[in-house]
Amino acid sequence: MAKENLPVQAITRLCLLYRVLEGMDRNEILTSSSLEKLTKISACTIRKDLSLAGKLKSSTQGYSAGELADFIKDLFRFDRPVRVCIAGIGLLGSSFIKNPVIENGQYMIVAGFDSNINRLEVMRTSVPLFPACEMTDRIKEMNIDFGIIAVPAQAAESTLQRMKEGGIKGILNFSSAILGDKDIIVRNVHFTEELRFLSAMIPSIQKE
Amino acid sequence: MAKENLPVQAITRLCLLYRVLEGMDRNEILTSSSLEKLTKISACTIRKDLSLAGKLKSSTQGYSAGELADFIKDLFRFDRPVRVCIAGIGLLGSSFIKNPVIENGQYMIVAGFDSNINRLEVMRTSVPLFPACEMTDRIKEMNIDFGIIAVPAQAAESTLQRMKEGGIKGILNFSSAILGDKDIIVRNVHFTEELRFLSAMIPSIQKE
DNA sequence: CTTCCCTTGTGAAAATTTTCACAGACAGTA
DNA sequence: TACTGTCTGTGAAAATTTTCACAAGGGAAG
Repeated sequence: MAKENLPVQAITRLCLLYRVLEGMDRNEILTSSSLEKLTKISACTIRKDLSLAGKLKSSTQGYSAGELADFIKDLFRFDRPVRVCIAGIGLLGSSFIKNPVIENGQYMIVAGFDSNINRLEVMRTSVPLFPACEMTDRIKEMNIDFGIIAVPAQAAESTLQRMKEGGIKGILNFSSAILGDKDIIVRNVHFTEELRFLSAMIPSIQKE
Repeated sequence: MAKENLPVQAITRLCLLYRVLEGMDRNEILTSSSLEKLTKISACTIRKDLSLAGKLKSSTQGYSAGELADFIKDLFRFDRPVRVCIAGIGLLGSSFIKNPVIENGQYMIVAGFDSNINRLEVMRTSVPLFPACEMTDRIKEMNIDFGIIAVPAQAAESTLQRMKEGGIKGILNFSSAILGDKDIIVRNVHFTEELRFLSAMIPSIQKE
């Protein structure tokens, strides 16, 4: 009935649902079945997830897009602005820096770090850049919440440690290292692994 | 015992495991517990996944990195070269085009598509580019296996249809649309949703 | 050869997650 | 008012996935 019982998969699904709802007219009325078509999540699972998340009795005539979006927004505190930093100003890192305002401003990229001092000097950006050795201090001083790791694999673990010491709460890791930590939420994202996954799935559908 | 019984989560884990193994000396000997440290997957689950995947009796003294990698490679046919195309040559699309050889050549980007003809003419690239309307024919003619969708959300569904008609087997969708299809494996990947997921997880760890 | 130690592979148990199925509620109609 | 359609919220059942726990195997040492 409360959020602490929500399985991780349910959280993921609710985030997906929120994305769909955001893109709609707030007044639109949606049933769990129409949401199934939009999200590819079964109507049943949608209702159960909302129930587990503590959704209160609402109309018996479907959900209002706006109300449902607000429910999820409150549940996960999506209204709270989040300050994000990037470690590693390479190809990927700089593509983030070029668009520092994400999701209508909920997420703001407020700092970039790189161990290559030359690179910091050359780049022209609205986001302040610092050498990697200052990471822990700057994170504390600027009150940064999340970190994005876009450094080479061998530097990933030490970057995580620096971020952790600075008090970061969540990390998105795009390096090919596999990171994890008991105190911090870490999400590993790896492009080419998704291609591998597709390859791996192909033979199995031929059977089913 | 055979691959067709492998749950999707097991497939995902084996892909992850493969990535770790690839980065190691082939002669290194690994126990399921040492793999747990590297992958953050429990030793038990690793052994079970391998068992479900049909791993034959091996040494009782751990796994050889090389042999295990070969086992997964054979299982999922990771040796087969895969031809990939990109739809949408924007910021993201062109970053793929710039590095057309992925994973030592297993995946090769062999074509790009965009509906903006000007953009096609301006770009200087080693990968041939075509207008989006030719997509279905070119995919057939060039025998392309996978597609990457990097077009705006409103064009995503029609891009999927064109790819499907061309005979594409797997799609990686980076647009913010949520795609799915009963005949094709589709993987939806969305950066900012990962940030949302981190936000959503933060309050829940405070409880557990 | 025997003993010890460590590791895998796997049935069975436990835990988790999804689906089923229906009571209860409300809008619409007459 | 009463009747009908539809849709939610949720216990209970079903299905799936993970963990447990141990037999079996093999290397090392004496």
